[in-house]
Amino acid sequence: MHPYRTHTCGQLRADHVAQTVRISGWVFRKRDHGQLLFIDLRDHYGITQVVITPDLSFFEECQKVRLESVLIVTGQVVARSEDTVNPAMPTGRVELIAESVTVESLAEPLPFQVNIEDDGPEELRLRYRFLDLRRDHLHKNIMLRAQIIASLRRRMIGHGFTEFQTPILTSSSPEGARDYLVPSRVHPGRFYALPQAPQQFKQLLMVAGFDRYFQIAPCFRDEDARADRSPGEFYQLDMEMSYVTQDDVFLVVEDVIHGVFSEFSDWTMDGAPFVRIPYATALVKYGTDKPDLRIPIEMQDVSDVFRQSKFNAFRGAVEKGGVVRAIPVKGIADKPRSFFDKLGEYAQSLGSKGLAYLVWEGGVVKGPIVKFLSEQELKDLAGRGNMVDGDVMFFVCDMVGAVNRICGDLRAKLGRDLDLIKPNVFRFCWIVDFPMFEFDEETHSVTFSHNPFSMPQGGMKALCEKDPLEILAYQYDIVCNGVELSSGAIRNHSPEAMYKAFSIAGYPPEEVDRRFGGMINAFKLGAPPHGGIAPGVDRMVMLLAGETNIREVIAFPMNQKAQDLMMNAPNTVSEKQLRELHIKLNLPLEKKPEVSSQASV
RNA sequence: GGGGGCGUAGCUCAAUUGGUUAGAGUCCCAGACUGUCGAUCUGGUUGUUGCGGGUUCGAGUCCCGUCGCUCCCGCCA
Repeated sequence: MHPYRTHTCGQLRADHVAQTVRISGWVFRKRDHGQLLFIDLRDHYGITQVVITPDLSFFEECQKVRLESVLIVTGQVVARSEDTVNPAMPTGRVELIAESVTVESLAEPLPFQVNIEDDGPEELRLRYRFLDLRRDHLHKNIMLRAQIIASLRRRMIGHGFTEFQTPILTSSSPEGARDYLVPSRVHPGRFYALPQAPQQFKQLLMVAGFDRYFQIAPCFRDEDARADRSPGEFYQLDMEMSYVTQDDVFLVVEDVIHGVFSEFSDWTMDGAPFVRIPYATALVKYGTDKPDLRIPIEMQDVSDVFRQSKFNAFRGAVEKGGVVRAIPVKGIADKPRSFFDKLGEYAQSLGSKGLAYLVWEGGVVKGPIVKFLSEQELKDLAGRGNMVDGDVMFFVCDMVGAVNRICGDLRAKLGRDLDLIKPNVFRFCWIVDFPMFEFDEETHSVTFSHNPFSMPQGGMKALCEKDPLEILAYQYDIVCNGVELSSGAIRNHSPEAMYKAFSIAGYPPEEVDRRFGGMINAFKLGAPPHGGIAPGVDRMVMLLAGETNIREVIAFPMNQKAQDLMMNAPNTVSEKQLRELHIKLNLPLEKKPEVSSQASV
């Protein structure tokens, strides 16, 4: 007999009755009746009830063993009597009558209970991550993640993609987020950078002629965390294709994403093709480039209506270049005054000067600003939002950037607070036609608004002839339920257009050569048109697992301050290690309360 | 770097307007119990109320500072 197990804890059924078997696992629960002891033994596969009777030599030892200790149990499988069957357990028709038990590993008292699925303090859960991972909920999330990744691989290979590995120790790229740096021992004063994405490598693989690349790629960015953004590292389904248009990329991604979402969820979801929303339209309608389409509110620009109106606050702002955005909401005219007041306060907390609104009720229009508006203006507004009795239209007025931010937030809040978010639905969309450049108010210069390697729509001609701020890029995002799953682009594979695009953003050719020499040289030796995208794996798993926090789908996440509390990373290193790397520390002065209290005494 | 929230037993939480010895469940420890499956019952241990200062006759509660966690903004080509 195998020293540890002949079966798993999830395996035994009525078929196994009368067999002598061996199982190993953790003590999940104990029910001690004095003259009879039940132990629920748990492993990765399930739970089996072990029965231990007092005539056995190990009975007392088993009574005392703490939860989460590891036991090896040998015994006979017996059918439970009808009245003791547990229909809630897959193994609930049988139980194992122990003949011998080995306590393989004794558990000390636990910092938190494994058999109760509450959220503990994150700090504790992260410090004892292996215990947290034993709990059913997290254990299942990590298994789901593995299955999703396997499915993604299968689907990509099915589409003719080849999986590659690209370097982890590479060079710092000057654009984008802060890099994680790794000092070189052999080259004093030089550093590797961990890749923020394998962007240049995947493009070089296209130049190398591999046609279709993919990778479940680790990406490293030294940026601060969010609920949907793990600090330090995350994974992308990175892909790139040669000789493709934007639509070709969409076709593959729609098939893979829709396929994997419908494989792992029974929620209803948009089928392919996903709706395509120009970036500029998304900002007006939803106030954001990652709209949650589950919320049935579409905003409108109504600046023109207020430009001539007697409502001076708005008219003046519009004359100074501001805009007025209308947020029409159906059927909430009966909300109490306090609802409108609170929402106004919320709008102010977002930086809005106020929150004007009109209420259509009993055949008339009411609200604090109605007296400033003519009948025709009210009619126009009603027409814009298809307002009928019971509807309300909110208005925000400011410069366009602030309006987008405030309205986007208000729309999401209205969706949440009014329970407008359709449940059990995945709504996908493409955001397309991102601007190639934007104007940086701080430096008063034109910069890349997204990816400098993207192909401008209109190519070289557009770069030469158009106002840079008018040029759109073949740059796209895929968004699901308000979560940005990924960005991608058709790349700029023409050296001339590349130099031109960089010169518009203020980079002379020498600098382009210095920074992106590897790639631009490759483009001078025969480069195929190519493009790709990189959906975030963690975020897909998060959506499919129904989690709102990305740490719930990562086995060993760092905390918000990019620390691994279990492995104690980052940590100091020895003098010897620093010497070998030619590194001298120049640390910031530490706050030392002892010193300051001494000083004050 | 900035803003919000939270911080009470190992864990989950309570504690009236600032009022007496800070409670309950769970875990843990001891005992009882032969059919439970979140076993049950009896008893017990567990506290610098994150830390420091202040106001007050009196602070878990109010104020200031600080630390930690978290959510958000900045940041994320």
